[in-house]
Parts: sequence; C-alpha cells; structure tokens
Amino acid sequence: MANVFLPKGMRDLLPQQMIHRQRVIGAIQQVFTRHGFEPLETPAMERIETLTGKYGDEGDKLIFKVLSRGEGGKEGLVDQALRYDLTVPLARVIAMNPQLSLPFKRSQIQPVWRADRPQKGRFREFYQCDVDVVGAPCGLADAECIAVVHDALLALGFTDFTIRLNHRAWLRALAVAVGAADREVELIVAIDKLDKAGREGVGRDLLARGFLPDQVQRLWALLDGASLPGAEQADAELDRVEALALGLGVSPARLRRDRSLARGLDYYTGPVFETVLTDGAVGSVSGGGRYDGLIGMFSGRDIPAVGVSLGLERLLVLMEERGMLAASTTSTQVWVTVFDEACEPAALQAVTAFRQAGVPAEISLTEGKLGKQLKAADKRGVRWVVIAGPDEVAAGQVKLRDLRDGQDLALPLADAVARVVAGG
RNA sequence: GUGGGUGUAGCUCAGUUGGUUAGAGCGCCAGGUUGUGGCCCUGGAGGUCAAGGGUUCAAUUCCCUUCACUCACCCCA
Repeated sequence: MANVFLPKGMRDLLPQQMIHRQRVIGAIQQVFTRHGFEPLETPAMERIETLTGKYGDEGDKLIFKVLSRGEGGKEGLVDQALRYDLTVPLARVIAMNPQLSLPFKRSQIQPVWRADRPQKGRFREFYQCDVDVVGAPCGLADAECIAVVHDALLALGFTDFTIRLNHRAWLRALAVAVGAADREVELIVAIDKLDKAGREGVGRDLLARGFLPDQVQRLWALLDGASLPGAEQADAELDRVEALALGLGVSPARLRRDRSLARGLDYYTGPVFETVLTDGAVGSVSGGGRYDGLIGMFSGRDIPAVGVSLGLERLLVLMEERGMLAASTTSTQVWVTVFDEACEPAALQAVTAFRQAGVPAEISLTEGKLGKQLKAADKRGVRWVVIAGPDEVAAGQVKLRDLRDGQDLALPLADAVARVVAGG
C-alpha cells in the first residue's frame, strides 16, 4: 500500500464515480435551469469575517480556517476560510453587486468544507446544489424553492420523500409562550429531536437543562395546536407558501407542516424546510429557508431572500445503495481496434469518422492480440467494437460488433457510423 | 467535541490455543486460442499481517501507545 494518505473526510473521485456524479449533477442542473435559475460560482475561500457569526456557535466551530496568506503558521494567524455553505457567499455577492436586478434567481453547484467528523453520508468536503431567490418577499419565491427540490428529487428517481415545513417566527413565538424567550435556540434544538427521542426523551432532556415541568407541559399543548399568540402571521405565511407550492405541482403527500422542524443555522428568519427520505436514514438530503436579514449584514440594506440546498453526496450514497445509478460507467460508445501496423490507417480513419459524427470513440493505444483489445473494450463497458483487418480493408469495409449480443456486421465505414448514431 | 468498533493481498474475508514456507474467493497479469470479449482450464505476480514499543527462546497472534478507517451522539447536506 502506498504510504500516502488523504486528509480526513476527503476523497478522490475516480472516473467510475465521476461519471455517476456528472450525470446526477447534470440532471439537477437541468431542473434548476428549467425553473429559471441562473448559474453562479464563487471562490473556495472567503475572508474569515464574511463567514463567522452567520451559522451559530456550532456552525462557527466547523469553519475550515486558512492561515493568513498561507503564512504565519507560528502565530496561527487566520484571515480566510473555506466556504461553509453557498448561501453566505451569495449574500456577499449580492451586497457587492448592486447592479444585479432583483429578484435574482441563482443556482450554484460547488463544494463546501466543514471541519466536521466524518460519518456515513457526511464528509469534510462535499457538494451542495443550491438555488436561491434574492429580492422577493415571502410567498411565491419560497414555494419555488420547494418545488425545485421536489422536481429535482423526482428527476433523480426518488419518490418516497417528505418536505418538512415550519416557520422560524412560529418557533420564536413558541419560546416566548413557554417563557423561554432567551433560550429559543436551546428549545428549538431540543424539540428538533422529537422525531428520534419522542416526547419522553425530549421532556427529560429539557428538564435536565433546567426547564420547569410547567414549561414542558405548555410546550406539548402548543405543539398539539393550542393557540399561540404572535404566531398568526407565521401560520398565514406557511398557509400561503404551502398552497403556492401545491400550485406549482408539489405533491400534497410529500409536503408536511411539521412544528418540530427547527434548522440550526442562525440566519433563518421565515419559513424553513428540510427534506427527508421516508425510507432512508442519512439525515436530510436538502435544507433551506428564508433569511431576510443576512444580506443586510453585508450591505446595511436588508434584502429578502430564500434558498434551498440539495446534498449531492447523500443523494449519491443513497442512489448507489439502492441501485439507482445507471450501470454503464463509460461514455465511450465505440472502441476501434488496431489490427496491425499495416491496418493502422483504417483504424485512424474509423475512430475519426465516429468522433466527427459526435460519437464518443476510442482507439486501442497499446498493441496486442485482437482478443486483448476486445477484452479491454468489454471491461470498459463499451458497446461497439470496430475491427479493420486486412480482409475488411481489402473490401473497403469495417467489421462492427455489438458486444451486447456478439453480432458482427461487415459494412462500409459510413454505414457503421450511421448504424451507431441510430442506436443500433 | 463525546463514545463505541475495526485494521491480514487491489477488494471481501479466513487463519494463527504464541512455533519454521500466512490462505481462499473475486480482481490483476500471462498462456491454452498469433482474426475475436463474456464461459472454462492452467500458471504467475502481489503481504514489512497498520506503525512503534513491551513480554517471550520465539509475536501476525498476548500487553501498551500511536496512527488510520469506520459507526453513533452533537450538529448538519
């Protein structure tokens, strides 16, 4: 074994994996484009002060910091960091580019980094696929984000998933009503675990944290639907977002109001959403929400915004586990063998003809027995093989073999190309 | 940051109650078949048994430490 290692939680993506990734990314990008989102890229690094203070205490700890100009190791000087998500960089871009006309819809598919401890479906370097709408108030923009996630998951072949929907203001009102306005985040984090721990576990946890039994009882009552003062607007907004999302084609069965959904990031202010697969367990595959205050932190002028992020790595882990990825791991459709040196010109002519016709084609790069060349094509998963030996050259033809069924056809090169273009 | 688990061939794993040449399947390479892939047969390459230290006549095996990987918690995509 080579005596070299990768940084923890980071991976090489070999061709076999890259082909799957590119297909999945392509499918997601296509849905983003279909919904009218325009592409954006931002640098891997941001200045540290751009990132800190946006994600909450837990999040800030996970920011991957970079030494000042790559130097200053002894002093531990840090003035830059790898981006933690794609939302904060977008907010920075908006603040720096007032010429962009609003509402601005952007998509962004790039890696982000977190100094987290890796586990299943969690890495230190991973791709997020984001869409955000900047400059539109709560309502249709939020519904669009939900619809995009819904449609993207369908495009990838997922059908059993639930988009959970809640409102940050509702949670804030809840904290006030329970008499814990100053401990909103703590309360939110606790009730977020209702799914796993149930009321018994969460109740015990809250009591251990110093909440009073009265407060816990009040909490259950409110979660059960007791009227919550100060939450009227939040509920009205959710009603509207939900109705609009359904209007955009989101399946009612896949959209669920869920008062225990919290979302830890500090910058959310309005509706928040998260997607979980109903039959899987790698955490959420998407998360997002409205963050009307974030851009103002950079520009001093509040601009409303809402966005959502799809977790590419988790989707890929699940798709692989479930055999949802296409079997083929090569894009090459035609493999041209080289019979011998005398026949090489015919092989060159053949591979060029396929390429010019837009068909991905390879030519054997190493000499060897014909059998070896066929075997190489087979291992690569290429469907078509072209053989141009002395007999074929003399007849002005090539032999085209379909490795799927082993059928040979001798025909002029142009006809072989036409046949492959037509899909056999 | 907290707590478990696992490190033997490229991969998945046997095995060694401490003993001389560490095994299998798959994969890889070559040949059987110098104009033909998959199936079959034959042969071959490939291991400091994660690293370092300790106990012992002897350690891949027992003990300690470190490292790596992994699962869960926290949090999150």
